[in-house]
Formats: sequence, structure tokens, C-alpha cells
Amino acid sequence: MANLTIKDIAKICGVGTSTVSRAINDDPGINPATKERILRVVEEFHYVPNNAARNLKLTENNAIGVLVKGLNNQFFLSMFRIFEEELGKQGYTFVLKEMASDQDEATVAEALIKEKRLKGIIFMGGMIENPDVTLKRLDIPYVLCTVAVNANVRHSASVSIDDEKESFRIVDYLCSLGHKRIAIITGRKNDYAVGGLRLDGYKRALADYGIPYDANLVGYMKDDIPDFTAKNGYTVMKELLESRVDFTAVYAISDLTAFGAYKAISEAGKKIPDDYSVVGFDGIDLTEYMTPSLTTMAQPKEELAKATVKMLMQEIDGVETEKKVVFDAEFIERDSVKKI
Amino acid sequence: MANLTIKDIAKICGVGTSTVSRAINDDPGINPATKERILRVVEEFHYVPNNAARNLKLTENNAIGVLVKGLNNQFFLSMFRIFEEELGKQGYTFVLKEMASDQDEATVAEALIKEKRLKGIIFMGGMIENPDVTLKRLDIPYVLCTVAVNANVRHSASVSIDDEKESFRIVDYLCSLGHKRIAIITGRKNDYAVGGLRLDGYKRALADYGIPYDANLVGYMKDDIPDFTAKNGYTVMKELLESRVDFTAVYAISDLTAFGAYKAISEAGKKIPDDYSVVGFDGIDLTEYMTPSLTTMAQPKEELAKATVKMLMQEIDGVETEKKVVFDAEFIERDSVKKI
DNA sequence: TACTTCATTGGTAACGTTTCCTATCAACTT
DNA sequence: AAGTTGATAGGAAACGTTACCAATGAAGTA
Repeated sequence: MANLTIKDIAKICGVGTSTVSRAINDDPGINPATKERILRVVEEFHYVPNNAARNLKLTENNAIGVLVKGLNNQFFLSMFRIFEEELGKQGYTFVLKEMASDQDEATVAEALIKEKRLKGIIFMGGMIENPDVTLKRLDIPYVLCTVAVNANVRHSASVSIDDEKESFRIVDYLCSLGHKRIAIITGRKNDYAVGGLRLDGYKRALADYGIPYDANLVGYMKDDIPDFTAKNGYTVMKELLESRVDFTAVYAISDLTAFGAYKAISEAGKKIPDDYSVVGFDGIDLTEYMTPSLTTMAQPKEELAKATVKMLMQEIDGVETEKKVVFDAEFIERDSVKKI
Repeated sequence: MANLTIKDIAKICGVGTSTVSRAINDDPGINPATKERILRVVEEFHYVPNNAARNLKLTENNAIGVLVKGLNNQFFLSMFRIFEEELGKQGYTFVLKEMASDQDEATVAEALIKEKRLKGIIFMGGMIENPDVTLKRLDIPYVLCTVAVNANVRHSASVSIDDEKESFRIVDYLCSLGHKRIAIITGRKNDYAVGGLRLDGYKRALADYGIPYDANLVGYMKDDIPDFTAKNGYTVMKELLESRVDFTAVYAISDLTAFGAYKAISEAGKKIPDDYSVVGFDGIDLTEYMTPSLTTMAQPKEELAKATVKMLMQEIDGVETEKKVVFDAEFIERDSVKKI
């Protein structure tokens, strides 16, 4: 039961350790017959190379980190499986790390990189002011997956949707249906990120329709409740409802938030979509089974995740590549919105 | 930027490598003053020990594995953060691995243990027939967290709730309210696990009230849809509704399943709880914001998770300990059930 | 035949730690 | 003063790999 080493295998096969090493690593310069013989022994004795030793020797670890801001966001969770699967195919392992929203990504990343000897890193969620400069000191490849950035990013690889644009589409759709008073539940007030981007799209669509922007119609998520949760959506929606401002539609910046809004609306004795139309964002599985089913802007999770690891692999391999990949989101019309 | 080694630090401080090692590991036999001095240099130069080298030397890795069957279950997800946090405190890292429901836990575990040089392992979900014998060949400590087992487990550490008992409580409650025709949406037909346990409790409560068991009232989750999901609940509920068997209450074995059931009921033009009472199981956050809010049996996630790592730590340290910890679930009465 | 080439192979020095063992030296003991 | 203790320190071997280099021998060439 004691763990075998490469030396044991070498002895059993009557060859040198380097030969065994060559066999198990698919290295060239070995007689196919010998290789075959060694591999059989390896199989038979259940030999597994010691990763620590390998990493030590190679001075690298086949691990990539996933740094997430806002792990509670449903939407991210569904992407991890894809990350694990895709990275696994390439022989990588993945280390998940959550960071608080007030932590600095570069600092956390740097610590994690050293500690886990990461080969690459994926950032998810939140906002990184100016990744080109902030992340410059990281000495490994990274890619930003659905993180908000300021414009003019040139050197940082990123994959995401165009939050402002897709947000515009939603509000544009609402307007086209005749809605003029549209409330929005957006992110925390002092936390730009996707909340800010989506709010921008909202404003632009309104302007496009010549509808004046009314600050009373925007509800910011509460700082003291985890953001992007049903609870936060519920709380903000309730306030909106009680504030007695007039509106016919609510655009919740995430599906879970919309879910909470449903509750508040129902408690107020109002009906969706008759009294209020509501639309969400992200496209999590749940939305299909809400009553009424939620109209939402679905992010292409799988494409996003796959593109992210592909991009990271290319960065690691030093392949010159497109730095910014933007996918289209898919607008799913369901039963939570009505024409006015 | 190149990574420093212990030798560099030693040179800078003008001491030997062993002294540095002693300093950073809080080992005894070092002059506090020297230690202080070394630690300051370590800090200043951002030295981080190479884990690979450390693991190689120690022939062990401070990693523990979490093997999950049914990662899609909402409920598990909320426990990972606690695992990460608690394990982190003890200086452990955690490796998450999902396994398909038809994979053998012992085999998967064994491979993972060798590959990642795990020091301990946590199993979550699914069913392990007879862990005492099946898992005997694992040569590291493990604990079963919310996995269904056959009775008579003596040597395997486990923490969970008593699924049969809590399930009994639910149905007992329903009966006490006058319900006599109670449908249940349980796990897959050929997959015992918690589904079986909870079904057992259902049967016992019925018997207790002298209500005959009616196979027409039990809906099994579909094999071709991920289990414990809203979609599966929706599908099964719809069938139940269309089968025209008569019932006044539905007990869904998981909250997400209940969520799907809500949809099917609403589509059939029926009302909760007026036409059908429904109750869920697990107590995920969402339930509070469903309309009507869902009566459910909440598992004490935090206690479960904390007890699991505590137990594992004790097993690793060779502390003689209670082998089986069972927590009570908390029944949360909300608005989805009415008296008949 | 003697020389070169080529495909295989084994030996061994790293990789960066930890830990055992030995060395130093000051402070006590007698 | 000589011997003993105890605290602190450094040297070096080991952990299991990989990769460089040299060695072997068969086959091909002149």
C-alpha cells in the first residue's frame, strides 16, 4: 500500500529512472516496446507520479486560479463546472477563491499566485478599474471573464458580453411596448461593476426614446445584504413600491433580484405582468419556472466559459490572440412583460 | 521578481537555511530575536515558501478533497463556502470533484487521493451502500456528509440529519392538518440515496395515521433530467396532475423540486395552498421568496458543514471521537400549506 | 575494416524544503 | 578551574521527479 516511486518501477522493470520518466510522460527517445512494458507495470502496480516532486522539479504547477467577486451570484456557479471540465481536458487543475467586494484584485491575485504557484488566473465578476495598469505586476497570464472594466483596455484579455448594449436592448424593448415609467433595480450605489454598465444602458435607451431620467425610479441594492440576491431584490422592490412613485415596469439587473421583486409585488397585492412588467438579466435556469416565467437576457454561459479557458490557454502558450471577445446575449421573451 | 528561496533569505539574514525554516514554521529552538529578524526580512521581500518542495519533503499535502454526487443541488453549493473557510483556518486547501451518479465512490476517491495526495476526504450526497467495507481500502480519514448509508455503520464517520425522521415529521404535520391524500415527488426510482430515506419516512407517517400507501401518489424524478432540479419537479408534478389521481398535498423532496411543482400547479390553473398544499425540503434561501413562501424542512447547513470539517480534523489527528453526528432539521412553517 | 551515425539507455545533478545530527558558546555547577 | 548543561545555530541528507550528458551498441558508410 505504501506509495511506489519511480525508482521502484525502474527496479521492477530493470531499467533506469529516466526511462520510466520518459515512458510516463510520453517523451520521445524511447523504444516503443520498452515504453509499452513499463506502462504495463505502471498500470499493474497503480503507480501514480508524485505531483509535489514533479512540480518542484518543473518549478511550476499545472493549476489555474479562479478569483470570484460575488460567489453568491447563481450565474457564476453554473460556469465552474465548465471551467473544471475544460481545464481538466488540458491537464489543469483549478483553484477557486472568493474575494470580498472591497478587496483589491491585484493583491489577492498576487498572494494566490505565489501560494499555489498558479500558471494562469481567471477573474470573474466585480470591476477592475484599469486592468492594463493594475494587473501589470502579475507575472502570469490572466483573463477577465464578465468583469466590468473602464474603456480603453488594450493589453488585458477579456471575455464578456456587452453589458451596456444588452441592457439597452432590454429597456428599448420595454419602451417599444409602450412603457414610459421604468424602474430599475441596480447594483450597490458605490460599486460600479456590471451594475453601472447596465444602468448606463438603461439611461441611454430612455434617452433614445426621449424619456427623462428620473432618479426616483432607480433602486440601488443595499450594502448590508448580499448583493444580487433575492433578498436584496425584495427589499429594494418593496421600497420602490412604498415610495409611491409611478411606474409600469421594473428591470432587475439579475434574475435572482427579479425573483425577490416578484415577491414584493405579490405582497403589495399587485399582479405581474398586469400591474407591473418585470424583466431580469443573466438567464439562470430558474427563470423558466417562475410564475409567470421571467423575461430575461440570457448570458451564453457555456460559450463564455469555454472562450475564457481557450483564451487563457493561448495566453499561456504565448499565442498571439484577440484580446477582447464579446458575445451576444440572448433575449428570452416570456410571460412577465405586457404591452401597454 | 524571480521567486526567492529559503536560501536567499538565509543569505540575506546571514543565517543557515535551517534557522529560516525554524522561523517560518514556528518551530522551537530558535532565539526569539533571530526569529523576529528573519520574519521581518521574509515580510519585506515577500518570500512565500514553495509548497511543492514542502509537500515533497513532508510527503503529504495539506489538501482535503470534497467528492460530490449531484453538484447541481443548490443545497450543497451553500456549504462549500463554509468548507473553504473552515478548512482554510486549519491551513488546508480543498479540492472539489464532482462525480456522476453511476460512478463508484471508492474508485473515484482512490484515484483522487493519489493524484492530489489528499490528507482527508469528504463525501457529499448520493448513497454509499456499506461504507465500512466499501471505503475500507481508502487509507486516509474520510467523513460522510449528508450521504445516505445502510444501517449498521460503525467505523465510518458521518454527519447528517435523520432524513427518515425529518421526512416523517413533514408528512406527520400534513396529516395532522387533515390531509389524507398526499403525493410525494421523490428521487429517481433506481437510485436509493436520500430519496429512499425520505420516502421511507413518508410511508411510516402514513402508516402511523392509518392511511394506506398508494403507489399512484408517488412520482419519481426522471432519469433523463438532472435530478433535484426545478425542471424535474415540474415534469413530475405535471404528470401527477394529469394522472387525475386525487390528492390535496404534495411533498417535494427538495426545494428546487417544489419550485418546479409550483409552476405545474399554476399552469393547471390551481392555487397553492387552496387547491394543493406543498412542502419542500432542504431550506434553501430562495424558499422564503417564493409565492406563496414555501413551508420546508431546513437543514442546518452551517452546523453540518462545520461539524464535518471538525470531525475530519479529529480523524486526521487520530483523536478518538463520536463516529456519527446527527443534527435536527428545522421545520419552517410558511404559507404553502393549509389546514383541511 | 574502421569510422560515423543514430536510436536507446542509465547516471546524476538539480528543484526548495525539513530534519537529524553535530558544533558552538555562554552560563552554571562542583 | 574544570566539567556539565542548555540554548541556539549550521551542515547536509533526503523527499521523488526531470533533464542534461555521456555511454552503449547496432547499423550504415567509406
